[in-house]
Amino acid sequence: MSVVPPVDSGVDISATLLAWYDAHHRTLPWRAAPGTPAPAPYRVWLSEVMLQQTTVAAVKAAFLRFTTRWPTVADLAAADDADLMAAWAGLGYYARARNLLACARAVVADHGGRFPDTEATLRALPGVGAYTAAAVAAIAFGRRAVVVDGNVERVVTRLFAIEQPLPAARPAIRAATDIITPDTRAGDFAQAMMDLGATICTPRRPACAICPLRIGCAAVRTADPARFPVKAAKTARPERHGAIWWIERGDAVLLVRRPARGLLGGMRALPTGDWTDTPPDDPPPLQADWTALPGTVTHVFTHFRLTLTVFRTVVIRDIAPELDGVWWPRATLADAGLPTLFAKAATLAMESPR
DNA sequence: GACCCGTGGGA
DNA sequence: TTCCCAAGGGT
Repeated sequence: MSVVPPVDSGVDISATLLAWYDAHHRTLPWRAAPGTPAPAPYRVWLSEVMLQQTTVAAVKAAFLRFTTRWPTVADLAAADDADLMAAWAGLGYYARARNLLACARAVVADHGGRFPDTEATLRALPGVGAYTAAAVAAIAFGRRAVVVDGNVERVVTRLFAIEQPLPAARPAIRAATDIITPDTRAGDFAQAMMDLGATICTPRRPACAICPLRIGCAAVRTADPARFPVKAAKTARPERHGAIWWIERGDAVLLVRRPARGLLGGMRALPTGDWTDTPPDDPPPLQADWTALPGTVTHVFTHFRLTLTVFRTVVIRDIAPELDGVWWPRATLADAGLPTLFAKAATLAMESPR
């Protein structure tokens, strides 16, 4: 694939951007200042996985929490599965947490506890895709790698005024990024592109007037730079309904573990039935005097919207073993590591009058 | 390529 | 309220 820079301005894009980065880079817990030694590969990798589809603001606290509790990849590899999943609760995309653990254990078992230092070898690790492999190779190991994330897609489609819609435009975007990626400081260049995308070349109302790359940018010469990247039309989000079962016994509530794969896989949860396109009529998990609580719990996932009714009951008998659950003290439910959906349901259950 | 997979914040 | 968006990866 060949891509021709659209504006022959005589400006060296990477040199201009790196100079801007040296003066205006963001300070972040996982990042080293330009000109200082690179952070440990473990910290670069951990931050990159956390940042997948997740905001910088949300990752900051999680990164500090994880690195305090598990300072090295060996510490993380030795972590208890349930502890790690609970620590990840609230961050979403829980397959990342499962792969995080699998990756740490692979680094210890297959690489002597040291991260491999090439893009191809990194790419073979669980949870490490094209983006993360390139980012770690460039940022942690100083390799030249073509790093393309959502920020880079936006900056590059504007810089080159790429009209082709996503996702079909990805090969062209990658080729264009390759052209402007420098042979040295590729890690700083990648982070500079992300900082530019996060602070100036933003999705809406980009600050073109103060952009260091405006001289070489094709989109800024058009009526509406913000229309890049062009995206394919998306479909409507379907609606689903279901029931949640709140089962009390003494000072405790019954929690179960969700199946390892799939939605909210491997996480602690409240018992729930099927989620279907119409309100279900599921039988409760046990015969009891159930109360349907007033109100509902709504939660929006990537690809559907869920509305749940919470049913509450109190039992005397220990039914936890037969339901494959545990009795968790209600007073410490915040420590159970429940995904947000179940935390919402728990709040409704505990605040509903009896 | 299409689809699945969370969450919180901002416009 | 609704929609969009955020340092993607796996299947």
